[in-house]
Amino acid sequence: MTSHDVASAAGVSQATVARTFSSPDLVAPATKLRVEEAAALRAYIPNAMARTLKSQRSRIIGVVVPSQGEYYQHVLTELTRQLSAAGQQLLMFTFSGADDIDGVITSVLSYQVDGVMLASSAISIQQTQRIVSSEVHVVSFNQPAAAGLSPSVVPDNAAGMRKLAEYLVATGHRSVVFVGGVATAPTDKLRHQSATRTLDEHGVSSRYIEVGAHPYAAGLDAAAHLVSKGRLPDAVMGASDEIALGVIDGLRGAGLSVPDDVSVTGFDGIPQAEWGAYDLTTYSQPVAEMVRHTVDLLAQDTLGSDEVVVRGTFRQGKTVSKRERIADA
Amino acid sequence: MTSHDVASAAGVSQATVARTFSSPDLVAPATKLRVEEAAALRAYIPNAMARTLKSQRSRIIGVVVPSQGEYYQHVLTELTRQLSAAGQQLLMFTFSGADDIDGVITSVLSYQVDGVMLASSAISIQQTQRIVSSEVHVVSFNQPAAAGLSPSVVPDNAAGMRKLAEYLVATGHRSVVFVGGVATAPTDKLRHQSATRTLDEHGVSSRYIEVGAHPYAAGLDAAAHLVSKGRLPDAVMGASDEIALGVIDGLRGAGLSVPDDVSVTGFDGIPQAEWGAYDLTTYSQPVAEMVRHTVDLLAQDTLGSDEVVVRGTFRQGKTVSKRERIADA
DNA sequence: CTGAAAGCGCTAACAA
DNA sequence: TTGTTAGCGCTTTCAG
Repeated sequence: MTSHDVASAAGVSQATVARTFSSPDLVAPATKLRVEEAAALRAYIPNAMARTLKSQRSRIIGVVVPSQGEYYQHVLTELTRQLSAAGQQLLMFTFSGADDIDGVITSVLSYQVDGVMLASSAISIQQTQRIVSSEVHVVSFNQPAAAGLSPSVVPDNAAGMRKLAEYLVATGHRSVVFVGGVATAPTDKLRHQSATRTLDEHGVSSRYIEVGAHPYAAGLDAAAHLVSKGRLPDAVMGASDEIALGVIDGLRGAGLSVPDDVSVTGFDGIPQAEWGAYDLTTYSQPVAEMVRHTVDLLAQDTLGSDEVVVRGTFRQGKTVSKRERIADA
Repeated sequence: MTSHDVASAAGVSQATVARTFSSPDLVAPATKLRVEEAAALRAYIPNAMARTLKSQRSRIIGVVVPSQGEYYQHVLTELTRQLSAAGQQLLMFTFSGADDIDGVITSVLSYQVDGVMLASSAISIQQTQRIVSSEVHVVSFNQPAAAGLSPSVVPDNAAGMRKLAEYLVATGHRSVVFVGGVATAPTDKLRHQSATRTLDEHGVSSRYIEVGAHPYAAGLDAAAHLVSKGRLPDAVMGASDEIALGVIDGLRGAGLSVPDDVSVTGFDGIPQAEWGAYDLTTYSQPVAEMVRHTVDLLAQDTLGSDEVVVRGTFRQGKTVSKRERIADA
């Protein structure tokens, strides 16, 4: 069923049919009605591929995300919602560790996407450059843009971690372990540095440990590691909520109490962090707002390389408790 | 950058460039090499939209899922992985409650998808019929096919729920509340019926309650409802894991112990069910296997309307405990 | 093995 | 306001 078929049925030209669907205002009301009837009767739907080929706009946004982790699933839900409200579709590309990212990028580009949301630090500068060179709009999500090649939308990692660290200091914690995801990831690095610096400033000692790529499992492993070594900190800061939840389950599984024996904080504000079993103290990213900025940026004619930093909110849960000291310093 | 540009650079015809990428075997090795070099130099990537228009195959699978719930996120991750291994892409469409599903279907079809995975019971028979009529392959996932219109891939809901109910009976439970999601959904109905029937057969009383559409919140509400009424059952069966997790958090939040005061079971086997804080007793769907069947069905030339029932596995967690009775009957 | 040519279904000048 | 026309970039006969 093509616009030609509908045209002959309605006794108009193919162009008129096309116009009724793409710019209805240019068609006389009576004609429009006749065309719409003929189209409805035949279940005609304009071919988006042909439209793309001619108009050079696909209304498709490509999304490249790691295949693991709760955080991005949360983001994808919101992104699909907002894109579809803006008449755009989401073409999804995931990859894990060893996957061929160059192949993924080739595939994204072959579909003539109107824009790409990049949500992984595993993508190199060269790879980002490939997309930018092909004149496709790119926005980095939840990570600083590679070498100022593209705009990015990020939470205020440093401010958030500082806030959490200060909270731990204020509640009397004196030794902290920071559990990271992948140290080479800029986001992880930023969060870690901010936490460490803040703790340092207040004379609180901190250590860094890192275990594996799957966040929840990494948290579990980190907890097991801490327990086995015997020297427990009085607080653990997770680089993300999912890591923190793993840490909590690991510690509790070993018979320890969170927060009585060890306090735990997260970062992101995923839905699970609010679940009753955890009620995690964390710093919530305003995902809806971040997605809105992303969608807006992608829709712009010309793209700068600004970094949009979106302020999150401190969430006081029940995974941090006051430490009372007999004598301090 | 088009195949024409590459062609003139390599001194061959446009057709030869096209062949080098779509059917390399038909091109002489030497020519192929020259073309590939010219293409690489110019970062040429074949236009998938043009290919689709001509060949009538987009290599895109449309996926229609509800925007809420952990279960489908889990499925989507697996689906993207398997599709991309098969050289196909996933175009995502979500909707929530009041959204215009007909519009969503129109949109899916406009993109000339090679197939559609339908994963929601909110889609009517007429709507499924629309897709089938347009000769696009449809597979219903995790729900019986609408009126035998399409094949479907489902877990053995009845067998799974029977197993769970029998387990509750065997561990001495005498009063059970089943918490449903949306009673009109075929999947929910099947699960509820199977549970109730099994309990009946063993003389165990059961009630049914249903609260809201968001699964976790529904579970919380159900727990609050039960606690406020004062008459607690000795077990709660959730229609899904996410509902069950909400129930657990609700009960525990009210100061009750799961499983000591009330046992809880789920259904699905989502990752969170295994998290240490819950360790839910449930029936796990073999999602990877179900997705594999779906991808296979979608790839078939002709589609029947078979229902593929995939056997899941009982997962013994720590949310059900033995009930000891002083005297029974 | 390679080239010429037609056309997939649509948009966008341009003419009428 | 509507029709005519020329492609968008590719696949696919059909010749050579």
